[in-house]
Amino acid sequence: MRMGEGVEWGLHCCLALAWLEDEAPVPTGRLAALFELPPVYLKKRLQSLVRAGILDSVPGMRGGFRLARPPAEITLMDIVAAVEGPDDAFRCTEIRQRGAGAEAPAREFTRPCGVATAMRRAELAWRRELAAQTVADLLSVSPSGAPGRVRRHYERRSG
Amino acid sequence: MRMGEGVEWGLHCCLALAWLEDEAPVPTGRLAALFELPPVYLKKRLQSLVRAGILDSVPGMRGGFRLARPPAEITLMDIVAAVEGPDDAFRCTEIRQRGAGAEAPAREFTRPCGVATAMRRAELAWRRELAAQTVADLLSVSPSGAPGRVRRHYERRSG
DNA sequence: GAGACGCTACTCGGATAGTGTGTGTCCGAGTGGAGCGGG
DNA sequence: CCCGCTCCACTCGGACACACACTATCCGAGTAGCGTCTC
Repeated sequence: MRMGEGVEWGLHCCLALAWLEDEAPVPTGRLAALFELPPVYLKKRLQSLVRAGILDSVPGMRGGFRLARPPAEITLMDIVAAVEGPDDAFRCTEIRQRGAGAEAPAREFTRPCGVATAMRRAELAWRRELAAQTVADLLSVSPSGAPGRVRRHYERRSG
Repeated sequence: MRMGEGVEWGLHCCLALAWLEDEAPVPTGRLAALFELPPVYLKKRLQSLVRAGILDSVPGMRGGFRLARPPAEITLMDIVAAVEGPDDAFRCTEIRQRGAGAEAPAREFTRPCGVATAMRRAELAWRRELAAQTVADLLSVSPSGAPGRVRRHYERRSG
């Protein structure tokens, strides 16, 4: 099981957007320069965040992205779900009903699969932990010098 | 983020092996027939469980697989880690040190990345929940008729 | 008749192809500003 | 000099190739049982 790198990018970009806390939208190129990421592909990932309502996008010149909500109202779960998709990691294909299970009475399968339930329980714990952390929490634990440095780096390139 | 189907197979197979609780090893073909799974590919997955020390494999005729430990000592975490690999789902590539971060003093990076820490926290909750559940727990929540049915199905094919 | 040898059938184990989901890129739609012309 | 129009540069949005990992498979190594040959 592996998580796409777009999750890391999305998290750091949301954090950077919170640091910049600018009214003006931040274009993809500038955001990519902050982390030396491939600009076009980063844009594709940010589009996922827009579709999820986490970012607002402004088209046209002087356009770009900005946070759609205050950092305290953006959970890590929101970002992960937006980038990786809403599907559960563990997918139950009901193999219990195949083979030997085909001979079982149908009422036995009205209850959900015990294996799937156990896996789902663990995944819910993961989701709950992600939902309990917001971008604002990331702000509070970030190094004190980071926001100013990002802002300087950003304004330098904006000329 | 998606989890391979081998995890579901591994879990159900361990459960079936616990149901059969047989001294004689169970060959791949019989195990695959219990769930109508592709036998050869299932065998490849079971090999992962053998490498992890969850199953014992007996080569040669009358060979097969059997649980290496009592069901109560096999956690779901063991099985998931064996099939999916030990790597964390979220991989921190330290993009905080690139771009704007390159200008930061090195001592700022002695502390781990806050984003990675938050993600790791959630993943640890997931792992903890998986480690708290054992195959024995799955046995206790399974339908009462399932073990006997699997055993009958198995012995029927074994002639 | 008993024992030992060899053969065969059947199993795990690792190396080998096909396919689907990311990964990375490109071009089109839309917008704000600057330059130019007219009043 | 001021206003409006036109053109252009720059941005997001969705459609298009490429790569790696998962899926699926085949052949080789090893073992238990059985038949046969010999004593």
